[in-house]
Amino acid sequence: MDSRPPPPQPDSPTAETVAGRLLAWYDRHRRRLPWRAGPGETPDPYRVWLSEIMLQQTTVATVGPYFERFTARWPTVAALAAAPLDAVLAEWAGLGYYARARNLHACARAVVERHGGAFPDEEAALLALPGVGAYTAAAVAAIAFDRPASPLDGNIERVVARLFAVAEPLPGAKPELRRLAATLTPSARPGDYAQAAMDLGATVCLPAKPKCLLCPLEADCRARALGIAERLPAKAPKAERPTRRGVAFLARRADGRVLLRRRPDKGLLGGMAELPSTDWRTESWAEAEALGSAPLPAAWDALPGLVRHTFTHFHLELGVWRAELPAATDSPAGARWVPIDGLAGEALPTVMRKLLRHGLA
DNA sequence: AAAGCGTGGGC
DNA sequence: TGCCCAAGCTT
Repeated sequence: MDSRPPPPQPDSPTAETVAGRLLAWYDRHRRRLPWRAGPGETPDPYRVWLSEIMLQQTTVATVGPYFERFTARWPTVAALAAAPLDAVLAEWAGLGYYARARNLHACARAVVERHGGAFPDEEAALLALPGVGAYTAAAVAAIAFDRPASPLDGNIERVVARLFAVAEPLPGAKPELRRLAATLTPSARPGDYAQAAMDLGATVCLPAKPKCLLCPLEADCRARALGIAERLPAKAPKAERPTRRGVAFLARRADGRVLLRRRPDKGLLGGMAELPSTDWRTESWAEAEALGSAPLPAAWDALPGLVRHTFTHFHLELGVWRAELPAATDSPAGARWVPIDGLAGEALPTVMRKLLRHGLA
């Protein structure tokens, strides 16, 4: 038993001190982001919601151009609701997690149908919308409507875990972090407070190398006092990623078109365009076996090299087989011939663009 | 309730 | 290079 007195530690942070320091910091360091209202401006709930959906598991830098294109093309939720789903998917292509785009479209239509085109200002009503979970409902309520909601995203999880030195690993610690985060949320300026907490996590309370010397909460932070800030929050170990393999078929017609299909609406890359391919499985494919998955009979030519791509839960290695077909070739059921110079406007996810680049080079 | 679901950048 | 990470949601 160690009888030495424990090192000095800050008292448990209080809502008043933390919120006050964070808001004062935010007033000096507020970032100008395309979806963020300036000081004194009224936020547009549509833009707040759109940005929050895009920012799910996605960096600010990646979202920027997508947000600009979406709001230029669809300036209001009613405009987005009136768009065909495939146009939304094509505009979303490359951003990933495509269920977000399908839910985005469904949500826009729900806001028009259930709420007359105006986003609800209550967390519970927001939570009932497609693609809106606990985080997004709280974030929109706070940021768009200045309601005293307490969003908990990865940034705030990290800030709170360090502030209170919560050692339990995620995701198990989440209920406790949510409880602690709620105790900090002020009744004054809750929207600015939420953005301040997220900005702090994004720019100061960084995962690997927190800039504690720049942090307005350094004096309140128990993990800092204990010298363990860099190691919090703890996380459960991740499952390993298996490798799956397949063969993709690039059918090129003499009139400069290639054959694309639409993927099923649910599951991986749901609703997006694809090159026809074999299944993606652990075992590699013998040539004769892969040929059975070709979309049409042709003189298929195996191109050198492989296209590699990594998804959230598996690595993928695809061979590319190419065939040249006469301009009069009909498209097989469920597929269509798309002009090569029109591919930019298609709902092609990144892995499919890699295949096309490989096969058309 | 654990697993499925994308992508690009940083180290 | 391989792993980690990013303003999570759905089933």
